[in-house]
Amino acid sequence: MNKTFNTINFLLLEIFNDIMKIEATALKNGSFSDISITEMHTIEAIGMYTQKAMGDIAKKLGITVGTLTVAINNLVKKDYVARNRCEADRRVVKISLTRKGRVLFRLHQKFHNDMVQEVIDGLTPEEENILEQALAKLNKFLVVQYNLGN
Amino acid sequence: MNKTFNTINFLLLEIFNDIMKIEATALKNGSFSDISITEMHTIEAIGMYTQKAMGDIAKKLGITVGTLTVAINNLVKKDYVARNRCEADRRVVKISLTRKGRVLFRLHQKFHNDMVQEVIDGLTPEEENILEQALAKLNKFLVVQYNLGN
DNA sequence: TCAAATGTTTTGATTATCAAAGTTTCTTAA
DNA sequence: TTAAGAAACTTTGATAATCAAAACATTTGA
Repeated sequence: MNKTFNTINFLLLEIFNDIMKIEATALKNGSFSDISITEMHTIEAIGMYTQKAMGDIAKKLGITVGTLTVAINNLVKKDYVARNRCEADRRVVKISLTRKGRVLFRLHQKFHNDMVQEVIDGLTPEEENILEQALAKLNKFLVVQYNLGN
Repeated sequence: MNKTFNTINFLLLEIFNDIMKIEATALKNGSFSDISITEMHTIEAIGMYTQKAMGDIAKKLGITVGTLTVAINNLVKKDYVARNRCEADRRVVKISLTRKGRVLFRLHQKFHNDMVQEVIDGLTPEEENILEQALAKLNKFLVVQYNLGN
């Protein structure tokens, strides 16, 4: 149980809590104050360019389709998201972002980008690479160990 | 906007979501299935050894004291947490973990430790160091940028 | 002593969530 | 070709987490 171990453990926890708080306040005080952090995650899962089926989004978010239906109802009402029946298979509902939804998506993406940029600034390209490798390993481990695949 | 940048951005997000899911399932399937992830965070904020005032815990968690009161009511009912009036200042309520609460606290701590240990095991000492540096930087950035100090 | 400040609880409303039941559409097997 | 079952989604009813505002209890300071 060495020092690095404890530090990494501690940092992960701190960062976790930080980001949660920041995202929540950023949204509450910004120009999109009608959007909760959960709704932001839904918008993130829908993505900019593709139309996605309800089931796919729910799986990605790790919630039931029923829960998602309610969430999408509200996002449609607030004009962030559009619902369209799929013509090829009419059971399927295709979800996409509206213009307003895409504006919000980009804004939130910028928040993420600024954060990452700040981390990377000051790393040498080599270190940058190593960080990427380390994170990839961490992610892979989590996915394999805990069956999170797709 | 280079490739490494995007990958790191993506990985951070994935890891974030992974850990959320893992914690939720770990609790649901473990021997403490009457505890939600939110309740676990509350127990974490109370901590093993000290008695804490409601206001302090609420601040640490970033929720209102009213919300916390409700949460503590339930945790007391389930015998994870004890409430005690402070004798020195009788407005203050001192919160602490019960024996059962401390068992859960340690169990959850072990879960965290195991996770981090697994991750570190797969890294070279060099990678380990870089990861630590990067996380420290990220944490510092968040705290400074968003006034999260205590 | 009493008004303001502090710490907490209560209340009423909203949002996120699930499980289970229901609807519509597609697929398959007799 | 059609009836049964499967798949994709929505609706419903229940519970948990949250907030803001009001209420309550205690302490502090003028």
